[in-house]
Amino acid sequence: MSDLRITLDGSERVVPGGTTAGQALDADGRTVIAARVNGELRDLAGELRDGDVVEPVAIGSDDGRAIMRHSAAHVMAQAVQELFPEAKLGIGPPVENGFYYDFDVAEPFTPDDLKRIEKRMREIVKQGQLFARRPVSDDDARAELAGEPYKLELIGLKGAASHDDGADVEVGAGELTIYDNLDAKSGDLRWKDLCRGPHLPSTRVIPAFKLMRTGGAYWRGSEKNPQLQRIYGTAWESREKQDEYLRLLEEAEKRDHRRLGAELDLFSFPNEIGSGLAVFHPKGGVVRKVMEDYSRRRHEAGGYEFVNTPHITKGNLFEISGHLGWYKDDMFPPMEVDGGDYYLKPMNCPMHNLIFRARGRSYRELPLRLFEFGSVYRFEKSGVVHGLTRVRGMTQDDAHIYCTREQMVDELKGLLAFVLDLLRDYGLSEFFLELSTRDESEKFIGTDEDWAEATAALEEAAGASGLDLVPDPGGAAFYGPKISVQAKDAIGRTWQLSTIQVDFNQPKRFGLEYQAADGTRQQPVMIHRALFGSIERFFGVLLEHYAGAMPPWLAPVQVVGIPIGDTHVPHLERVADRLRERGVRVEVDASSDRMQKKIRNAQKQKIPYMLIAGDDDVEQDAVSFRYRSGEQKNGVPIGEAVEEIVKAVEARVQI
RNA sequence: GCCGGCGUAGCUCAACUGGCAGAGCAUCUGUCUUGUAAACAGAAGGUUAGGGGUUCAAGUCCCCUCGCCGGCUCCA
Repeated sequence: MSDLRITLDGSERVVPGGTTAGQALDADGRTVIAARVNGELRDLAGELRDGDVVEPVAIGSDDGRAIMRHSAAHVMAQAVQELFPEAKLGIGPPVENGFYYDFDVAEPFTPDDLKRIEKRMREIVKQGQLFARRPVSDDDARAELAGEPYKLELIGLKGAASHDDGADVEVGAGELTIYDNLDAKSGDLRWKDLCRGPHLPSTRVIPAFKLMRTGGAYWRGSEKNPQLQRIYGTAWESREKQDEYLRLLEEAEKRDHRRLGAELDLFSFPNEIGSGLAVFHPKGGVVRKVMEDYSRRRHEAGGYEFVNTPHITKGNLFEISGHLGWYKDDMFPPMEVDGGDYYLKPMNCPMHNLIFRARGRSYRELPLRLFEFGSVYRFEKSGVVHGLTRVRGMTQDDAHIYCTREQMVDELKGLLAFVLDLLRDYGLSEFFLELSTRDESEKFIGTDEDWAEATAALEEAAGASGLDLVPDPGGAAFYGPKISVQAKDAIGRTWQLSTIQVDFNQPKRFGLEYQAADGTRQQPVMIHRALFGSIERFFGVLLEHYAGAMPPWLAPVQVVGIPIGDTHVPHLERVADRLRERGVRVEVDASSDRMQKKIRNAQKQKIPYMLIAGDDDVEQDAVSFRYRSGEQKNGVPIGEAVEEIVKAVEARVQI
C-alpha cells in the first residue's frame, strides 16, 4: 500500500498505508480514546486516508466523555439483554453527566434489577470486550436486527433521525454501522448494536460509572408512542470526577428548596388545599414581603404604574384574548355562575388590556407600564407539579408595557437592563439569554411579518446586553416570541427566570389603540414581562442558591440575641430594641435552653447574626458576634454592632 | 396525563413470613443556671393518608381515591 500524507498537530507527516488513527496519534486507548478526523469523530481503529487531518480526542474532553458514556450505555444494554433476554432495545445516547438506554420490557425494572445490571456491567467492563465497527447495508442490517423492532424503525428513519429524540446517535446520515462487542481473547461475538459510533477501543476503558435511576420514557419522545423503560447512569473519566459529581448531587439535595422550606418553617403544601398550591408561613411570608417591597420600590423608580385585577373572570375575556382557543388545556375548568362560565385566570394580560382600553389613550402616555403582583392559576398536569418551581397557583410580578413600534427596541433594551440589574441585587450574577421563536407548529398565532419584526427587536435588545444568546426555536408563547433570562446559581445550575415577550396579537384582538401625534389611531405594541418569573419560583431559586442561608436583608430572622444566662436577657432586649428601631428583624432567645443549644438552634435556622451577651459584655455595654461561619467577634460596643448589622442589611450583601 | 416507587406522632425513622403501633428530636411541665452546635426528669402526642375488600386477626395482602418522590410529555 502506498504511503499516506496526513496532518497531525498541524504539521504534515507521511505514514504507511493502513495506518489507523490510533497508530498515527500514538494513542494509548485510555487517555486518548478516539480521533477527530477532518472534523469528524472516529474510532481509533479507523484506517486513515490520504490527506486526513487527525486530532486526538481525550477521554476527559467533552467529546471524549460523550463517547465513553455512549460506550457505557452499550455495556448497560448488553448487561440488560444478558439478564433479560426478552428486552428490546430503544436508543441509548450520552447525555449531560451520563447516559441512558431505553428498553421495552414486560415488567419495569426494580431497584434490585438495577443492582444486578450494574454488577453484570462491571464484569463486562473487567473483561475488556472490544468495540468493533462493521458497516452494513440496509438490508443486511434489517436481517440482523429482525428481533429488534425499534432498531428496524430507526433504519427506516436513516438520515431523518433527529437529534431531539437522540435517534441520531444510532443512525447517522451515511452508511449504517453495527458495533460488535468482541471477547478480548477469543474474538467471539458477545453482543452487537446498531450504532453510528464512535466508541472506546475496549469496555475496560470506562473508568467509573454508576446506574442512577429508572423511569418510563415514551419511544422517540412522543406521548402517542408506547412507553419504554429508561435506565439512567452516570460515567466519568476518573473515579475522582465521579465522586465530585456525586457530591454535587448530594449538595443539591441539601439545598432542595422543598426540604429547606420545611426545615426553616417557610412554606408548606397542605394536602387539604391541593397539589401545587403553597401556603407561606410567617418566616416565608416575611421573605416574600421583603422581596416584593424592594421590587415595588424599583418599579416605582422605573416608571411603572401599579394596578390590581381579580382572580376570576367571565369566559368571554379569554375568548377575546384567544386563551380559550390556545391555552384551554392549561386552565382550570370553568365554574358556572349565573348561567355563564367563569374561569380562574392563567395570565394577567387580558385584564391589563382592559385597563388600557378603559379610556382613550394618547401617544403622550406611551410607553405605558402597568405592573401587578398578579395571582394566576394554571392547571398543571398531575405528574409535573414540583415544589415551588412548578405550581398550580402562583403570583407573577407581571408587567405589560404598551408602546409604539418605534419605541419597542429602546423599551426592550431598557427593560432587559432593568431586569438584570434587579436580579443582581438579589445576589445572582451569571446570566445568559435564550431567544424563543416560533416554528412551523400550529400553536402559534399571528402573521409572519409581525413575528419577524418582534423577533428582530428582541434580538437587537439581547445583543445590546452583551450576554450570550442561545436560540430556542419553537419555544415561544403562542402569541409572540420571547427572551428568557437564565441565571446560574451558586453550584452552577441554570434556572429560567425572567421572560420578556413581544405581542402584536393581543392589541389586535382587544382592539387596543392610541391617538398618535398626527391625529391617527394606531395600535400599540404590547410587551409582557415577568421578572422573577413567579414569586414562588424565584423564592425557591433563591433558597437553593443560598442553600437557605439568605443574605441579611432577606433573612426571615436577621439577628438572634443569645444570653449566657437569664440575667443577661434585659441587656440583650435593650440591644434588640435599638435594632428594631432601625428596622432589623431581631429575636432574643430567652428560653430555658442552654446557651450552646441556642447557638445550635440559631445555626440550624441559618440566622445571619448571633449576638451573645454574658457578664463581660454587659459590663462593657457590648455584645459578642457569632456569624454563620462560626467566626466570632467579642466585646463589640452596642452602637458599632447596630451599625454593622444595619449597614449589611442596607447594602444587601451576603455575609 | 403516562410508567414506577412511596405515604406510620409536628419532623426523622422502627415494628420478621399478617399476631398487643414504638424510638430519637420537636412540644408541654418540673428541676438545674454561665461563654460559642444538643443539661436532666416526666407527660402528652396515632382511626398507620382516606375509603372499600380478604381474613379469627391488616400498618403489613387486594381494589379505588388523594398526596408525595423519580422519570417521560408539557412548562414560569
